[in-house]
Amino acid sequence: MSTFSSPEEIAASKGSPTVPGTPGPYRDTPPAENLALLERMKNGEFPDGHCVLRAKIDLASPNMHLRDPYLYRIKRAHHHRTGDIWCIYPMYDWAHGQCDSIEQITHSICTLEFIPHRPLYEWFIEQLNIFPSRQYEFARLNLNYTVMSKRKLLQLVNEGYVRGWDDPRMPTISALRRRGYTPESLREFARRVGVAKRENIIDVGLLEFCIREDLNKQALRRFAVLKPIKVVLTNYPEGQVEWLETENNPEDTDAGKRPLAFSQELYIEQDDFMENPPPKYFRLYPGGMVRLKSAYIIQCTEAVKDARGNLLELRCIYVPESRSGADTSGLKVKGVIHWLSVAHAHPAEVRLYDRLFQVEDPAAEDDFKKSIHPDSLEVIEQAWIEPALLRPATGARFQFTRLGYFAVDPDSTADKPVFNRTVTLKDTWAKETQKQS
RNA sequence: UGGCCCGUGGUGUAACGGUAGCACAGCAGAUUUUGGUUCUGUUUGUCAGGGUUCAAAUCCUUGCGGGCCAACCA
Repeated sequence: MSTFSSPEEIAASKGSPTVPGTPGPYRDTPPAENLALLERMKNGEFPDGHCVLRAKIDLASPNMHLRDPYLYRIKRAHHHRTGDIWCIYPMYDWAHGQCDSIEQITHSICTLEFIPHRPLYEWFIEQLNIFPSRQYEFARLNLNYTVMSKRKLLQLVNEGYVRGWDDPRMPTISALRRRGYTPESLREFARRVGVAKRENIIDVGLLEFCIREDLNKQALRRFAVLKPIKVVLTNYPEGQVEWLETENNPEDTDAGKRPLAFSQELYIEQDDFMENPPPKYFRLYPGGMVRLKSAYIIQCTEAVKDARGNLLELRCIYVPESRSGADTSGLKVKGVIHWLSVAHAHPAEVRLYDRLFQVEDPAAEDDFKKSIHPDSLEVIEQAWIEPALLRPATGARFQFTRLGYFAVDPDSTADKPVFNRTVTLKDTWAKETQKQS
């Protein structure tokens, strides 16, 4: 068995972009002899990598892809149709144009890095005299704070940085769906982004805008408290339960209303109370008043703490004549917060996602994995939800009032639903506090 | 220092050679029982020089900047 040129020898004989290549010892092997060799390659008479078939084009071309490119190498890869009978495997450039041509593709669209491949794509089609498919190149859609390369995403999956291809932090379609993105929002996003030949990095803010725009119109509002503080209404009758009403979606009156249980003990969000509030904070603080949405106005009378100073619960009084829809109190409060009756709240798991990378363009880093965001996932094992959120359909999407949009994860069980946060609501207060600090 | 592709506000994308527009973001205000939504106003741009033309983001040219190309990868 003769020994052919090694990969290193072939690479060296191709020259460099500024230096023309030089012919190797087998360049002028007669076609009949090559055909016979190819047949033996195909039949498995040689070990993998023993030799290759190359096209004889132009070793001096300024386009490296035209310097006698490989057509077939020996590679015993299993094929889903033909199984193991062919021991050769075509190169992308050789197969690409023929696949397109067989399918009568007129416009074969790909990304910018294939521009220098186009002359080769066309050369093969001309030589073969087959249906003239044409290749057109456009810039890929890059998003900031993530990577789009399939090879890099594969590493994230294989090396366990994410749970899988549909981990809601991934920029894949399956992940975006699991996260709660609607098909319509993705199409709208693509429409707004447009297509051009210019390298780009699109702000994820645009993607988030598109899903908020869509879900704002559709998603039913529900109350959920992610990180609770207990509120005790000292002047509310112990054991009493009142059924109040709240709208399912203020953007859609057809969505109707639902009942909400109100009682002496409530949960509110930790973020909605501050002992020493900054200027312009209009949620709850000692002595301060807020409206419990669709319920009563309350005033904080005491923050109860343990011996070490940890906040245990809040004592508040409610204003009986301030009930929503029947408010005769004359009070004007700026803050409106969501709440849940402790006795009527159910537990749920909530998964909060942040960007997967800490830099805008991780692919530009020496090692993109070094810029992975360590806290891109926060799991709240016990959040509280209202009864209307029990046993939701997988994939169902809701707005948790004042918190954001959430989608039901397939990990949900009958006992405990699991929600993925798709995106937060726009939060101008968070922006304000950032500016203040 | 060979060849190819691309340069329009912060981002993305428009403009037969004829008023540089749209969206997101930002900023300011109004409304609001979600600091959401909605509404109003507003800041910011043709990479630079030369040429052609009555007229250049657009055509030519030089420079500058960015990207791609030398895998038995796709």
